[in-house]
Amino acid sequence: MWMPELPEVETIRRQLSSEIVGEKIVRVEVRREKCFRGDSKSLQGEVIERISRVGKYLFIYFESGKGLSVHLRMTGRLVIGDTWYAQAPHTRVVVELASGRSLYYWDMRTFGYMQVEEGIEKAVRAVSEKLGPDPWEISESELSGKLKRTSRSLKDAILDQHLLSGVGNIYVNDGLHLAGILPQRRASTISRKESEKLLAALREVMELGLLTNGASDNSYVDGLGKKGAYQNEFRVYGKTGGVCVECERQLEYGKVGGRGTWWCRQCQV
DNA sequence: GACAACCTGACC
DNA sequence: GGTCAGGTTGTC
Repeated sequence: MWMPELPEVETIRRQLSSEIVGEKIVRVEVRREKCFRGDSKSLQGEVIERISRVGKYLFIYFESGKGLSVHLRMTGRLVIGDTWYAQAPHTRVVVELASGRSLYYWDMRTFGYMQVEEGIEKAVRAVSEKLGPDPWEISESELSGKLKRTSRSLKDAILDQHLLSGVGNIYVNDGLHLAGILPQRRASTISRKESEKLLAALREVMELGLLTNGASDNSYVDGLGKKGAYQNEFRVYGKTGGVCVECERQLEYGKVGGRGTWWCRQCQV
């Protein structure tokens, strides 16, 4: 099953999968305690078997049945091989591999983390049960039903990872614009037809995000340390004072659910 | 359901 | 000096 997802995290997953599966961990150096949960010494000798993703979480499976879960939060990076990170000021964890390369966890704001999982399968199941389905796992009738049952704004509801996982502030802004729906609409007022449009739009903008390796207008880089290009495709996100790509009207800016929100009052209803 | 908190840096 | 930042959790 082809399943693109939260484009930045999925991009990293794919790249790291082709780089580090089969690698053996030689040593783990923790430079900032709060970014590493569990016993780093216990990882010595583990062999990486595969990498999966649920929502915005990454899971590194070891052949032993143990593993690592990773959440990048706002500014986390997971980069293989780029030795610039060995000395970089915000490198928080260095996973040294038998090939001589290292996997670096870099995180300026230190909100993200790596966590040792004694049973990786169980950890993945727990997160899967906690989070909602992602835009490729949910049907439009299921999404429609969930939106009907909440009193929050539509944007707020989509960002709720327990309702729908994987969508963040960039893709919700752009997706709502592509769908032609206002972010501040009550989720319960969204018609069946509108939720159908919305789901298609979310998938479309996130597929473009995946195709371009993610958005790097801020601190994100991919698993090889390179920038993505989705920032060149933004429809409305971050375009304060800019104009709508459809009608050229000046875009609106405000806060919805405490987050920066951009929309076109001509094209979105 | 609104809002602060977690941190560090960039920009006005 | 103040505001804002791709996320999530915990508190009123």
